[in-house]
Amino acid sequence: MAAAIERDEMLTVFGRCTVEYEGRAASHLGPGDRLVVLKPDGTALVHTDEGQKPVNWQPPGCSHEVRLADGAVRIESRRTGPDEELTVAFERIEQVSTFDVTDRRDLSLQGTEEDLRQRILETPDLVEEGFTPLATERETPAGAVDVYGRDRDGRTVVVELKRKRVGPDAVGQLDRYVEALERDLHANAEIRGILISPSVTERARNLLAEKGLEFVSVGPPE
Amino acid sequence: MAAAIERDEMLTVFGRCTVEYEGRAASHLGPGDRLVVLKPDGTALVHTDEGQKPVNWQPPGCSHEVRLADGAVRIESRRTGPDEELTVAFERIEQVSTFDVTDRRDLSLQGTEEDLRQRILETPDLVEEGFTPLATERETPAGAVDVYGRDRDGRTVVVELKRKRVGPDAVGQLDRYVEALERDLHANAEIRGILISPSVTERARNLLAEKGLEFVSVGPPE
DNA sequence: TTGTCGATCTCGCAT
DNA sequence: ATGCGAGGTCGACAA
Repeated sequence: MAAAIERDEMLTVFGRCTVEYEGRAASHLGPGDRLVVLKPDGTALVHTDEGQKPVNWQPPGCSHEVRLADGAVRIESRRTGPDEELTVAFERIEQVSTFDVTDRRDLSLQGTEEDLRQRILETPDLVEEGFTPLATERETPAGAVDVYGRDRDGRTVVVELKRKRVGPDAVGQLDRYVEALERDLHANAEIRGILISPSVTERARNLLAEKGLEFVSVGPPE
Repeated sequence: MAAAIERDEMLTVFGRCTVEYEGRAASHLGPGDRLVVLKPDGTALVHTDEGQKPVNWQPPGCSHEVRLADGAVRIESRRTGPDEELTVAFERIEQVSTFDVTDRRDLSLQGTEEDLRQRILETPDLVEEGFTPLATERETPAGAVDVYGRDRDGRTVVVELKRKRVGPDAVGQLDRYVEALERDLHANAEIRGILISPSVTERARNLLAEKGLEFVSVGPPE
């Protein structure tokens, strides 16, 4: 096992173990059968038989160590900044495998917020007739605005994009940008804020109304 | 492999494969060496040599199918509501392992927001001298308030808790609760909003000032 | 390093 | 099923 880590191989260990973690938080996990994966980039994963997320883990950049104490295997994975330590103590090991892996990680993904932005820029009328995009990621004191532009009457428009149905948080985000711009441009001219997503929840709709913001239903292409 | 899935065992497959996904979004991943994990609860994970998150996945509740097409193994994992499908097509398999797993998933975790709440309830003076908690998770039209109480002068106080340093989003959250309560109680009496976390970012601090909200630095115990 | 925000977020809980 | 918020969120990108 230690040799496999040394060789920068991927290592999987299955067996009965306990897990301790201390770092940004702290946790204890009693004995059980789990799959442990150590990656050459310093990632550690502890998976139970349920759930998509590991029950315990360590992020990339950690250094893994395998020790033998009282005839039992312990895996210790550490990092600094923030200081964190994960310890997996096996009482029984069913299987160990190692793989020599190199992967060109060329995932192509569609249906993202970026795709929605492209769609809006190609067809600005989806926002409303006469809308003219002027910039994306335009900086404000409150953060970057997804799409910044003008309506047919020359009024400034702030557009916030979300790829899926949104709740109150997205409205808060849009509101921050609008308020920051009103402050920044100290323009008395009203700035319009438009939320674009497939749909909104009831609370989000109410919040939009309270804040005087607008909603247009558009989703990512396809 | 199919038999292992039938028996509700955990299955790991390592080999060279391509991956297609279509559902909430859609993705394509070219050939490469990956570790595929199929869990008895219907979770599928595709891990490369890097990163803590799987490059592709399927959530719990999916049904896995293993097919042989042109002498090549294909794993298909489907679910409905939303409809999603993940396909892993192997061109070479290095190793297959199965495990019979049952795990009582009894993780104990410290350092959470809940721990911070307990700390505040035990020592309300950490908020400020004379603060009296009246309720947790108090409902408002904008959602549940973490801690709801009164200050020494009898003014209503809304407390929002965060276990770590926070940004603008947490301020927006607190502001929504305060505004909802002011509306709900249609009280002319001002309602105080206090954000409690170890620290805040600059923008968050500015937002707090703009909204007339307050900040107190407290973190989870230890 | 820190800040900010998207994510096929996941997960748990309540309605 | 949907809504809402926490998370050791992770990951990417910018300052």
